[in-house]
Amino acid sequence: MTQALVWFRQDLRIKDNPALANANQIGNVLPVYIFDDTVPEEGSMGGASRWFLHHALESLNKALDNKLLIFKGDPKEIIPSLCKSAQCQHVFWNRMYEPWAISRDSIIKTTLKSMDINATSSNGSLLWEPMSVLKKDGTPYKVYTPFYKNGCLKQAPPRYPVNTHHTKFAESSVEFPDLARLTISDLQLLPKIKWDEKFYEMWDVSENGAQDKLAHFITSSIDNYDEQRNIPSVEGTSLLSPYLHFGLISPNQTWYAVVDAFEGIDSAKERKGVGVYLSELGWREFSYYLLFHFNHIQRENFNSKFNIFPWKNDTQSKQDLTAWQTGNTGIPIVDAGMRELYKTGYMHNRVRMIVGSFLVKNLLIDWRRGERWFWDCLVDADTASNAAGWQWVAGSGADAAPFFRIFNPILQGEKFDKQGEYVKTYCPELSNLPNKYIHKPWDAPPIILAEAGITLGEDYPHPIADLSATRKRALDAYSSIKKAV
DNA sequence: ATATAATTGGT
DNA sequence: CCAATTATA
Repeated sequence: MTQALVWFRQDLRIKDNPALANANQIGNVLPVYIFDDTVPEEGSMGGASRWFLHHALESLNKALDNKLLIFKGDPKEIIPSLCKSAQCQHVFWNRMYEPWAISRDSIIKTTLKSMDINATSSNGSLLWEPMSVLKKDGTPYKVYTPFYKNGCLKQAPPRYPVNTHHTKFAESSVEFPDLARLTISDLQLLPKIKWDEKFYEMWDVSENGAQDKLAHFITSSIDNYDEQRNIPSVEGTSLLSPYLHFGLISPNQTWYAVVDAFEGIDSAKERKGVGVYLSELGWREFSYYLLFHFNHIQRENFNSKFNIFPWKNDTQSKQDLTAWQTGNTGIPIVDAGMRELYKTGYMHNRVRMIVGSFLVKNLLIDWRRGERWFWDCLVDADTASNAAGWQWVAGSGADAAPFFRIFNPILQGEKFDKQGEYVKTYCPELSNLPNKYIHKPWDAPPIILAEAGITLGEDYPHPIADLSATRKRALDAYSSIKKAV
């Protein structure tokens, strides 16, 4: 019987896995995961991602009847070596779109071809292939709305999820003389310091866990998604991002679960929620699209005018960065967000924009500092979404928020966390402060602070930035690069 | 060519 | 009102 190697990467699922489905049709499947220790620094997984990956692999291995083969090293060597040892004539994988992954995979494809082995890659993680969405003049879109509405929605609908039952596994007696077969624990993905306790409450890292999140979202949140998704104290978003990143669920499963559930529903309200959610999946597509067509956006400004932007990098701003990272800026909504991130490996989307704007605009710290911190702390850390998101906030990106649009964290807090519930969850020392001051404790009269049991500078920090002064400073910095070529 | 819509905002 | 850029009519 023919042996087919399935190389799992960011598609850690059984259902709707095109590579696995293809392999099933060919013969016996040899499922493989390789922890690639040759990825460049910018793609090397951060702590939270590694935590998620550990559990995702455990779940996948279980679903594969404990047949998953684990290795660590250079896939460019391991994949061909595996094919030799196991006499595989076919290799299947689902495509990744990180630039380093694209070049790695094309090298592997060439090697395999030279060995007379069939290598087949499929699209398992995007609704529309980036190369097939272009403007009429043949160049890529740089603005989201026309990209999504004209580029994506007007072409063929996304692939419908495929069935992948009946996997037959290759002989387990195959030996790999040249390779060390590892266990998942051998990869040492779990943190040495116990900062991940809260992660377990929040994330059921399994394919079923992803399906549960999706089902729960469809029954309880999507009809009010339009408004509720902006309220961080409410579970109004899908919470699917880490599952989508590691491929425990595909965007196709998500897209059609949502579309099918609301087929025939007339309620304009619910239909709106669905439309807005689908367009958020569109934003994910747009991020991958930009990374695919403009590889440099991961490390460099999409808009090169920002290359001379006067980011601050002095002693003060190093302290500011630490205060931001640890949630001690003295701006409640910012601190709540940063503490949520560190505790749970996640941060609400609305709050990501607020903390991002504060770092980049009020503190004038290079967006890449924020990008790196998010990369290390987020369980859903994703090269495309992270880079596109930060550049959007910084104003340096495609279809970015213009730099002069500077979020005011007090107003954002008062608008989206009216009762201060979110702030109080992550900054409990502010729990007894009246709503009126919950987003600006420094404005509270001394008596109110005393009654709330807060001494600023002791129980909770003084704000590290004057919002209106730093706003002006940001506008000046921006106009300094505006004139530049 | 030139106008207009669109882009998770603040004063 | 402020203001930058892109896509398309």
